[in-house]
Amino acid sequence: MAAPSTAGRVTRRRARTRADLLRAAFTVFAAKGFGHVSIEEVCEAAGYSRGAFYSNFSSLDELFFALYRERADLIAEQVAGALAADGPGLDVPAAVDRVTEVLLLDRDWLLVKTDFLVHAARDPAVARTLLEHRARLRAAIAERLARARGHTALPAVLGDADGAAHAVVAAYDGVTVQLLLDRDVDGARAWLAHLLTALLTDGSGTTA
Amino acid sequence: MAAPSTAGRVTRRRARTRADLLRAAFTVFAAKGFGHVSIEEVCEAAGYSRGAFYSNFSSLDELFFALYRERADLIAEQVAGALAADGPGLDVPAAVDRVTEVLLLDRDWLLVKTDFLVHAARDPAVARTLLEHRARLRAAIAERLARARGHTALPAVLGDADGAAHAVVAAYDGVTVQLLLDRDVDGARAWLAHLLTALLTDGSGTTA
DNA sequence: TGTACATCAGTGAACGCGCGTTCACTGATGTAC
DNA sequence: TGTACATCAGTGAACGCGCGTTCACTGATGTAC
Repeated sequence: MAAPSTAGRVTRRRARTRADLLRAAFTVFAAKGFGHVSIEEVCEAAGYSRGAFYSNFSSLDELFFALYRERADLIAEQVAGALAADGPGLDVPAAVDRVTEVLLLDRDWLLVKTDFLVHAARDPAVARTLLEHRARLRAAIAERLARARGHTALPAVLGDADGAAHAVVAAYDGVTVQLLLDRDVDGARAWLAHLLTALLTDGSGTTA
Repeated sequence: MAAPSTAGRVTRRRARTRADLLRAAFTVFAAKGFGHVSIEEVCEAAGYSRGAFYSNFSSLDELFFALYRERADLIAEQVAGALAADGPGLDVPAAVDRVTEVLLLDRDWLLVKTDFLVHAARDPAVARTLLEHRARLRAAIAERLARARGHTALPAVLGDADGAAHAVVAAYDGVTVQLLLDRDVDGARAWLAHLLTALLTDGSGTTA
């Protein structure tokens, strides 16, 4: 399908090295924070020389970006899966539990994600891609909520399904902060589930 | 009141230098992020030599901590002021507007605060002081809500005033993340005010 | 399937810079009289 | 209030290290026959 000789020349060894570096970088970033990690540390953790790093990435920033993208895509898929599990009618508590499970699974990921937020907050171009990720996530949630309309009532205060999706993401971010500080994963999960359920199933009963 | 000769020897020039360094550090941290700032940069921004830095702080971490503490106390006071402004009965929308105003006043502060969060997330001792700050803030909110009980109804889903205070802080943190990315201060304020009002004035009308 | 060859991927030594840290010195500040 | 003195606060040069970055080299990988 692709050009035979010079084009797809890369592969195998290279792909493996790249994956090794990304994996090691994730661990190191989670442990020390992006700002306090040197290229040398990542290489050492991955078991490669610094030359290998430069052969695969042009800067720590680039690696960090690639790392974030990879993991964020993974999470997005898992969330989509958790949302899709029900039939047409949305079982809010069950869906909330499943989503909560995925979102607060791995504290290391929250650490790296927050590092990335801090990074994006100072670089509009990076912020844009992060905002797009979030928009996709919100869209998936809003779409799911809209599909369940008629079966389940949304509280009027949040406006439409899109407003509700916004609120869900805000709740997630808020609980993330608390979890990063108190390290109480179970508490955070319970609290997030409670918040989300409250946001999405409130008693006042207006539909949209 | 204090020991006359050797004890309070410091003062004047020293206090001024320290304040200058803290002020300059705030600007530099906000602009580049804690992880990407050198002692030298802070000194240059403040107009001092590096020796002056070491005369006042033993590390960048220490300065960062002092800086955070100072500003966080300031904000806490302002929030307390915004909460105290009403009479005994709480005018929720008005109080929400005032608090929102204070909390989302300064994007630079949000940047530094988030840097500090990332820092605290990896150091339990730092996390503890940040958690205490948050607990004080929540306590002030909860106390205010409790005081207004009977005048204003809280939605039952959040539990007691303490639960409501938790939710308020989570909403704040969530909106902060969005603001850091999209830089839409007015939008963030409106959205936070909306969320808080929704959280605190919901129609179901149970008292606690 | 095996062999020769070309290119690629990673090595590791070398270079140099930025910056953390120290320290002898000097001008500033406060105190005693 | 002025002067002498002691101590303190900040200076800036010097040192050295960690690490980013480069590059000539070598072993690995894939291709052609």
